[in-house]
Amino acid sequence: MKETFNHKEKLKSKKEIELLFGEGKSIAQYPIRLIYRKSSIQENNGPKTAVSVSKRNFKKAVDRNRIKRLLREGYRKNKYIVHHNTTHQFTFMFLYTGKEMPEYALVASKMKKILQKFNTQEIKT
RNA sequence: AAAGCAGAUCACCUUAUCGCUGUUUCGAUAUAUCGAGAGAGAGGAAAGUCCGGACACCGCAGCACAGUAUAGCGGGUAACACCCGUCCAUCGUGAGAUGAGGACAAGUGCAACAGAAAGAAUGUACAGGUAAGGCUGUAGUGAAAUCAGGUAAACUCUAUACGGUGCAACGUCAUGUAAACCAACUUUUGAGGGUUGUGCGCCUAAUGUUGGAGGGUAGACGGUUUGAUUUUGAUAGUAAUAUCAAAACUAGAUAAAUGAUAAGGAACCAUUUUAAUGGUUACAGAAUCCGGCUUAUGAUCUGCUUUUUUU
Repeated sequence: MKETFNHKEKLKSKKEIELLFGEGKSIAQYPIRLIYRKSSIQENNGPKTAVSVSKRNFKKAVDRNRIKRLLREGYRKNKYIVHHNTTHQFTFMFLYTGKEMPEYALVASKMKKILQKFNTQEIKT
């Protein structure tokens, strides 16, 4: 499959995000935390995804931008792990909970682990 | 060579692979998407939000007061607290830097130490003088002792400018209906209510009927990037800048694009075997748009000053 990450796969609706924070489940794999939820909307486009970095841990906009880009890149490269699961529409939110500027290699490996963890949990239930 | 002063320029580069956001061309179709190609995609400060505008809406912003800001002189500008020129003052050996540079001949306030006395009155020594007396001169204290004294980062006065709120402004469309909103008519009252800091002034309310259409859902689109624009040249001017001509189109996101990986090169630093190895490549990320200011920050270049050495 293609390693794209265009606007269809991005989570943009404010309503959906509020629901996600309200009733979503979470998987932690320091320094990344995934919050996910079964969406009410059915589009068959794979999970809708957003990323976020706390302003408290990173004051500079440059740093936050960089981490968000790394998270997006990590997801883009590894999304094949979860993308085949089309029985439900999911919404994802990746949070960066660390306090240090990460390397891409670390983000990529943790992203892989977290997605595999998600797979095993959701396939069981 | 060292130390310093002023100004200008750049903001690591190239290639490949995989991606992101607009634009545009072609082809498909379910008319909104998909596929392919082309081309574009952060800054000098995008930052702080401190000034000044454009633009939009509001009770059409009128007058008075209050309030705020500015302050040699002349010029520039859409405008400014900005910029240019110039005088003066202060600092520096100097290149230069700084400006809290309007008025104390309107009024009020304030003035350490010293001094009899600091704006209110008088007093010591010596000399002169008178009917008498600090009446006059000198000495003495101090930056200043009656001199149109000093002080306005003291009130104040003078001149000039300023209505308020900010693109989450505001407009259109879709969905859709309860109070509230708008228009017309009706009845009652001239009190009450509303109004940007205050007053004058200005606006009008309540009931019922009919018609229109709001709020909310941060829905979609517009506003939104062609502009006090950029580059080059000419002319005017000491300069800031202005005028004219030619060419160019140069980000437009919205939980927010501008990225990741690899290879090679460049600069700097450290180590040492002088050729490699390792590390580093600042400050920092557009959000309606411009002109400034302030702050953060890596280099490179140019001109100038002082000192020392050599000739």
